[in-house]
Amino acid sequence: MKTTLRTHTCGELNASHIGETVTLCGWIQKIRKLGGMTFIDLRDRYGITQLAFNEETNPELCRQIEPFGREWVIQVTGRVEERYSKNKNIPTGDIEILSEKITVLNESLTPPFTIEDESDGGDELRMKYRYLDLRRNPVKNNLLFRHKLGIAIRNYMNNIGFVEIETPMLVNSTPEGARDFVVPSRLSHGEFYALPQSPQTFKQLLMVSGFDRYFQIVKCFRDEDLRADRQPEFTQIDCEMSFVTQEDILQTFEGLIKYIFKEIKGIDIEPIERITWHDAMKYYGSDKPDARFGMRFVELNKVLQHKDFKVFNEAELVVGIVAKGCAHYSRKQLDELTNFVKRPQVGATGLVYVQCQEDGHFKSSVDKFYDQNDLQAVAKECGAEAGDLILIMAGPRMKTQTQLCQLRLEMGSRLGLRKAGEYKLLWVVDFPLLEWDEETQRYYAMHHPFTAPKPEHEDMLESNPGAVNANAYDLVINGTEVGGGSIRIHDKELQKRMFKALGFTEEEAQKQFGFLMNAFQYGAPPHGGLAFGFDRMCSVLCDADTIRDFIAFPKNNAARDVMLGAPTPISDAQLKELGLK
RNA sequence: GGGCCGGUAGUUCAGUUUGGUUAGAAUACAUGCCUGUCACGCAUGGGGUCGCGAGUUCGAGCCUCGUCCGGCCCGCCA
Repeated sequence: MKTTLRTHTCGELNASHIGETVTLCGWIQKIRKLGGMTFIDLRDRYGITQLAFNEETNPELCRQIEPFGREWVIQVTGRVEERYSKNKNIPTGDIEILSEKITVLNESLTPPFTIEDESDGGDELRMKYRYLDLRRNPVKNNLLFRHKLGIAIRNYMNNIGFVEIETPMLVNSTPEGARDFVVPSRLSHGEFYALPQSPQTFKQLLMVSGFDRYFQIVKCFRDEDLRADRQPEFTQIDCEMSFVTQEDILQTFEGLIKYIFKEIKGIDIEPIERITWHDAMKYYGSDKPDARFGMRFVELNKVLQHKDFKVFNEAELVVGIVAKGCAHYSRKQLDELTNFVKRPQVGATGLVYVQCQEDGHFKSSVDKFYDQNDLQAVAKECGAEAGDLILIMAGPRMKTQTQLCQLRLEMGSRLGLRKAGEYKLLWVVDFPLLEWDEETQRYYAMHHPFTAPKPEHEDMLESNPGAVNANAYDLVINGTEVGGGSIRIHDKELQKRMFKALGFTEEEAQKQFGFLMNAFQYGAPPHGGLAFGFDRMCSVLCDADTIRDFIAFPKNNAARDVMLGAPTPISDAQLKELGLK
């Protein structure tokens, strides 16, 4: 790291350098004045080195550093000395620089928050001064982690023959999927480009072109509301392969994931378990189950729909989970859980519990309707033992599954079952091809309109579209959807039928996706692929809750860049030029 | 579009339940002392439109209404 201005970095000097004269550059982390003795911690990307100043031996230098403050940028030359009192906590703790010459490269205002691992600054302030925040180790290390992960992925993909190809950022808007970010055209007034939600169609065209193994680490844009794990611009590891079946794709990318865990985390992962979408919904109430813990759903319709309890009898689904060892929960704790599911975010009307007491008795919130034998049957069905707590919800199937899923995750968290550092990976397979939307009274593609139906279900595309499964799959890690993909339609006729099932007229389909269907007339190979969320992959591997920590300059909740102040109005002249005024 | 939480010193927060004298703490900053610190220590000091607006009241950081900003979530995200 030697340059004209420095001989070493602030992280590399140790006892072996004692006696050498060195020049360092960096930021002042901290100044400690002890009267005749002054110490400065000098920081750069690589670490911290202590500079020592002695009033007796070098009074002029001590006078020079008098006005120095935090975050000033200085260049220092001096001799590497062994310390009187060593600091075991840092790699450079055995030595210090007995300074001889100091140059101020730049002064600094006092930063609005402390540049330390545990900063005193809140999120908002740190975002506004993100360039200062990035000086802090935790954030800096996240970006270094991201870099390392990116390099590992590129290496692996290159080694197995994948070619990285860039695709355009100015594309056209399509009605399907997420809202588009649009860019007005100056040369064609009244017309707009869209920023890509993903390079989906381009990678399929690249398959037609014969690049049978393509990938790209690429920015994608979606104009939807944000979350801790959703940013309007985010990065995908976008991949596509030709002459493959679903099995080839799952195997290929299981290899990549295995390599990443080994290379980055030093973990040998088990072969990735597969679960059908149907089973994921049935047992976890979610298409992205956190499988670090069991607490699987047990359907209780048969066991509970024979008494006078209307709520259960009229429900499409009665379903429960077992919280191990929670029979002792107090009234207050049970009320808390009830309130949890009644919150508008969950939206349940109530929660039924059965306590399997140590003495073999059962106590429940529905004792009025069910006797000990009934409750014993429930416990047996659920596999609950003495000391366990059974939590039961009822209602419309999908809604109830989703609600119980949230309760399951809540219980998992309360019981410490969602352990950091433990990774449970799942391939969720056999997604439905289409999803019915009540509001618009039509089917939507669950994945996207280019996803191939399972060949054995193709016949039902017209007769029973809702029952058709797709050759589509998601990779789920600890309850986070980290990636997903599908085998694509490569046949023009099948693609036409798909558009028809989605309610497109032939003209609409031709207008929007004609380029793709035209391309399919020139020898499209069978192909498929997937895309991983790069930001999410970083956060999941680091057990972080938010992807923002892994993005150098992220947007806030309202999709604003608080540092830039973006978005901003533009001038009338610009609007005019774009034909918007 | 909706739900919940927050906004008080440069910063992080307490104070709001029960309205009442001069709004506190820590840290940062400044000054002085200190020759082995590394979360240095000690002393002193400056620093506040209590997000903004309206209302209730003799009196509002505290109560009411509105509004803006931030965070988490639901909807949304093929």
